[in-house]
Amino acid sequence: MIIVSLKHALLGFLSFGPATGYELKHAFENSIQHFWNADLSQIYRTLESLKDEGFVTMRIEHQETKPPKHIYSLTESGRAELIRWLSEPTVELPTVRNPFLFKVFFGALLPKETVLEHLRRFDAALHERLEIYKQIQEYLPKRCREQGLRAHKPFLLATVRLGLRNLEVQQQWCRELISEIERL
Amino acid sequence: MIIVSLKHALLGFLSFGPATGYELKHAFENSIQHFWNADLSQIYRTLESLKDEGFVTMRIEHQETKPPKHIYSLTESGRAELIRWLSEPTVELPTVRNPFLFKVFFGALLPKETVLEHLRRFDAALHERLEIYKQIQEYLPKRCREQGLRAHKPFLLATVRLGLRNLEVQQQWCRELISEIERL
DNA sequence: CCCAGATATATGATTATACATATATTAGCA
DNA sequence: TGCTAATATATGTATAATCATATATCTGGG
Repeated sequence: MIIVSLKHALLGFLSFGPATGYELKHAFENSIQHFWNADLSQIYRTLESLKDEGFVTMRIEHQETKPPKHIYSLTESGRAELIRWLSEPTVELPTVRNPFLFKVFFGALLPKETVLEHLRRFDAALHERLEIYKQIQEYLPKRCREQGLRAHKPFLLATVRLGLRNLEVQQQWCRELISEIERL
Repeated sequence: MIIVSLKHALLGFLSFGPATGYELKHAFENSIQHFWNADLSQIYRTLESLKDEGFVTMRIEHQETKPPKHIYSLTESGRAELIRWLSEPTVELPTVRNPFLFKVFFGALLPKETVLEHLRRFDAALHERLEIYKQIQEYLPKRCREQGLRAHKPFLLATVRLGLRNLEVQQQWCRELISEIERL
C-alpha cells in the first residue's frame, strides 16, 4: 500500500493559503507534530515535485536582507488531487515504530535499575511533549480565527486531543510499570 | 539521531535462541507488531549484514521438500552489542506517522458523511487490531513458558498492555468524534 | 561583543522501507 | 481438480526519510 502523505499534507496546508517551505515546516510543528513531522529538506524537495506535477505554482518574493521567499500556491488541479486523496478511504492502520519499547521488551536482559532509568527518562520526555501539545491545543482556536479557518477548528482540535490522550495513556502506563518493576 | 532498531530487534529475538528469517518474521507478528513490523525481505538483508558484522553466525539446514533453512545464532559479540544498545538511553520519542489523521485534520474540506465514513472504518480497523493484540496477550504467557523465558514475561506483557491501551484510547476518541460530527 | 537562534533555501549522501517478483513444494479446502 | 496459504529464501527497484552541510543576514540575550 503506497502512502505518499507528505505530498498531500503539503497540499492540505496550502489549501489554507500560499506559503513557503519554511512556513510549512512551522505549520507542521504548530499543529500536527503529534502524528507527522517532516524534514525541511524533504519539504523543499516535495514542493518541487508538486510543482513539476502541476499541483502547485511558485513565485519568488525577493527580500532585502533575507534569502528570497519561494511562495507556493495550490492550483485547481492540486485542490482536486487533495480532495481525491482525502476522500479515498485509508486502508490500513499506520505502522508504529517505537525503538524505545524494544528496551522494555528485552528488559529482562538488563539490570532492573537500567530499565527503571529508561522508563523515567521516557516519562520525562512524555511530560515535555505533553506541555507542547497543550500549548498547541491552547493556541489553535486563535490561529483558526486569525486565518479564517473557523470551519476547520473542530477537526484540528480533534487530532490534537488524540495526541494528548495518547501521551497521557503512555505516561500512566509508564508510571505503573515503574512501580511494578520496583516491586519485582 | 540514528536509530537502527531492526538490527537490534533481530539480535534481541536471537538472544532467545537460533532462528531463521522466516521464524523471526513470525516472532515479530506474535509479539511486537504493535510497535514494530518488518518486511521479510528487509529481515533477510539485515540478517546478512549482521553476519558480515560478526554479530550472528549462520548454518544451513537442508530439508527434503522445502527450501533449506538458514539458521542464525547470536555470537558473543552480537550479545555484547545487544546489551550495549539496550543499555543506551533512548534520546527521543518515536516519530509517529498517521496518514489517516490527515483526513480528519482536513475534514472540513470533505462532506460530513465522508469523514464519518472514514471514522467508522478506522473504528472497525481498531477493533480488528484489538482482537489480534488480545490474542497475543493471551498466548504470550504460554510462549514464555514453552521457550523458557519466564523472566521475560512481565516485560513482554507490559509492551502488549501499552499496545492495547493505545488502541482503546483511539477507539474511544474515534467514537466520541463520530458523535460530535453527527451533532454538527 | 560574541554566540545562538531565527529566517530562508538547497544539495549530496546514505539508509530505511515498501512493493513486486521469482522459485518450489506441500497441505488443506472447496 | 484447482486455488490458496504456508513454508523458505532472495533480488531488484523505487521512494521515503535522515543527516550533514552550505550560504547569508538579522535579532536578541548574556
